Amino acid sequence: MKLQHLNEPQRQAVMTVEDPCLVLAGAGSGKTRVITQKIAWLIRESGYRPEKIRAVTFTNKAAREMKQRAGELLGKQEARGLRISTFHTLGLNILQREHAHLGYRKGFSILDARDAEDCIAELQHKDNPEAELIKQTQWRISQWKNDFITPKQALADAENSLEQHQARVYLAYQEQLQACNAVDFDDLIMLPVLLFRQQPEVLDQWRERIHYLLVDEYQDTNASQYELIKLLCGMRQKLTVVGDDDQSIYAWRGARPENIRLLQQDFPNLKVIKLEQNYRSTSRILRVANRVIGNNPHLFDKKLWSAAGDGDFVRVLPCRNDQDEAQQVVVDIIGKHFQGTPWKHFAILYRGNHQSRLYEKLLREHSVPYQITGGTAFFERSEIKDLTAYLRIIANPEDDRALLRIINTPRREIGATTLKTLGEYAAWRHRNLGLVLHEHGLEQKLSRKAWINLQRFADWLEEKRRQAEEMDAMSLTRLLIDELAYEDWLRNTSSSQKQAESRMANVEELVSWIGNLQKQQEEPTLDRLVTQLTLMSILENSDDDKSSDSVQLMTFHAAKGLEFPHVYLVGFEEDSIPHFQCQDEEGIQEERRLAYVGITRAEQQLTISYAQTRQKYGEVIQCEPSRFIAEMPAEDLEGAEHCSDRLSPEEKKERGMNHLDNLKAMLAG
DNA sequence: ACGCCGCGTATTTTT
DNA sequence: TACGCGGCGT
Repeated sequence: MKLQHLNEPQRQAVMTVEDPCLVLAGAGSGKTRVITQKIAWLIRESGYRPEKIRAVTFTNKAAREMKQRAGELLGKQEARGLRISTFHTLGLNILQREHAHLGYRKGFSILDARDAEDCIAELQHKDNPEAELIKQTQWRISQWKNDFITPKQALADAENSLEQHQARVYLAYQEQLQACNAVDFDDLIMLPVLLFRQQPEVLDQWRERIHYLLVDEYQDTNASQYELIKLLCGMRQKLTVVGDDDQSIYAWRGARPENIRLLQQDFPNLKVIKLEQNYRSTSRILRVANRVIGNNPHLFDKKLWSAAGDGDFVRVLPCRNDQDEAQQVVVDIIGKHFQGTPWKHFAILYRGNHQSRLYEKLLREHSVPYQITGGTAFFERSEIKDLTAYLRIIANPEDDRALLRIINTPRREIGATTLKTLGEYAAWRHRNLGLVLHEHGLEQKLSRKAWINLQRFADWLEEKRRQAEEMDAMSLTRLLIDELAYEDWLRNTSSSQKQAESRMANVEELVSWIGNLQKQQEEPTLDRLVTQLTLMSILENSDDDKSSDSVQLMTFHAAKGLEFPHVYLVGFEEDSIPHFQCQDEEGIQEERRLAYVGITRAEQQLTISYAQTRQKYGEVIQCEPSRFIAEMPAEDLEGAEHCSDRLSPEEKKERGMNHLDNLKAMLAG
């Protein structure tokens, strides 16, 4: 097989098959190309059957892209059976096969982060109604799960009353999940690991299924994900991981970039290959990026370089205030667009989602098409949660949380008193809510009216379960929407016509999503579709945005892995980046990596803007330019004079900084 | 059961 | 400023 279009280190990375391999892939160094070529190499040259190769990514989007590119390289025939998925989907696959070993029943549900939060809130409410604590407890439980600490251990190890309390909630939470035949996101990784540790013969079966493992964005793995990797590899050590410690920006979420170091310990034969040639950006942009990230400590020395020329200066735009900043950026984009640059070549990146507002407003006012990624996630919307809860309760009759969510949505006149009685009765019977709906003992405890309403609901639910056997998930969803008169209900509960329309559009999108999913799935049973759906965020659904020509708006985090010819990093101020709540040494380092990720998104031109004053919570505050600007090499910057001493408009003019003002005038005139 | 008011809070968020 | 939530009033 010819390894076309690969440089020497890339070639090495592809051909290193016998030993475990760590590829340190700098930004824009062609890591996806390496992974896909390596898969092709494994199949064509090393004799691996495609179904024995597993590639793992963090996002569905990355998995899709990799699948697509591997498919192009190999052709349909050769790629047949190749498995590329997210970590969580891998965990789900394992659980779906092995759930019985762990005490779960077929059709188990997955709680998303919000469900889990609600669940914890309820459990905690009993003895501690402090709202602040909920997120903290959820975070703690997640940490425990990542470190494989059982509730009992956590309780035993608790060092203070807070931890004791949290451990008690953890215990109750796990019991609740078990009882509902449900798992959370962390369980999808933790449970397979626990199972593999307890039952080596099951692990052996999985090692037989996966002969070669590739992991993308390795710097983002947490402790339990790494453990899963190690277990699956076993002695065979057929492993390639690709990552970049400089792009580790999820430590706050539990990612452990030090897993890169551990890899060297755990795999003494590890071959480390560095990809340092960047094919994305101009040399100037890379010099700026290198200088900034150079202020962080490093495990491995790595220096990105580019064969592209210097290119344009990196521009620094000081602005009087946030309005002015948005104005300058938008005007600049419009000006460039009319010189022939398509809208989609521009990206506006910021630290926090709220910073998009001004830009949205201005872009709308100027009729510039834009697309915004992020904000309230699709799957968190109430209409989506309602419908998926219906699907969940149909697929998994034990899913108490789903039942509670929809039993009176839309209104069925099943009120709080009825539910309380139902809950007490079910608890007394040690059975799930959904399984006692018809019981005679319950009838005794309810009023005639409540009982009738409840029976009507229970009968309807059973009818849907029967129908679910005979029809596909998409038709079932349509049937539900129809029978529930869900659109009417949305209309009645929405505050405005506009909101109602957008919610209905979301419902439509969900339906088409389910349609797509069942086409892709090998075994499109309802329960499999529902769990898969929970692992998706529909934000990434927008494959259609590639075709649409619009300015892209997103956070630095969301931009990881993407590239644009013209990038604007806006709000580049102290307390924004680095964020005011990340002031310790480690925090600053992660913020610096975040800045690095932002900088390295740019192909041709990078513009960094900051405001000197900004409206925050209704009041005007003073801002300082980010310390990261001062870290950049002055000779590659244009307009950086402003960092130390602020210039008056006259001085600005003197130094030829008024091109934006000219543009503005031009557009106004 | 619903709606309104006032208070408190304000990152990033792959699954 | 804005939004979401809890409490309270109808």
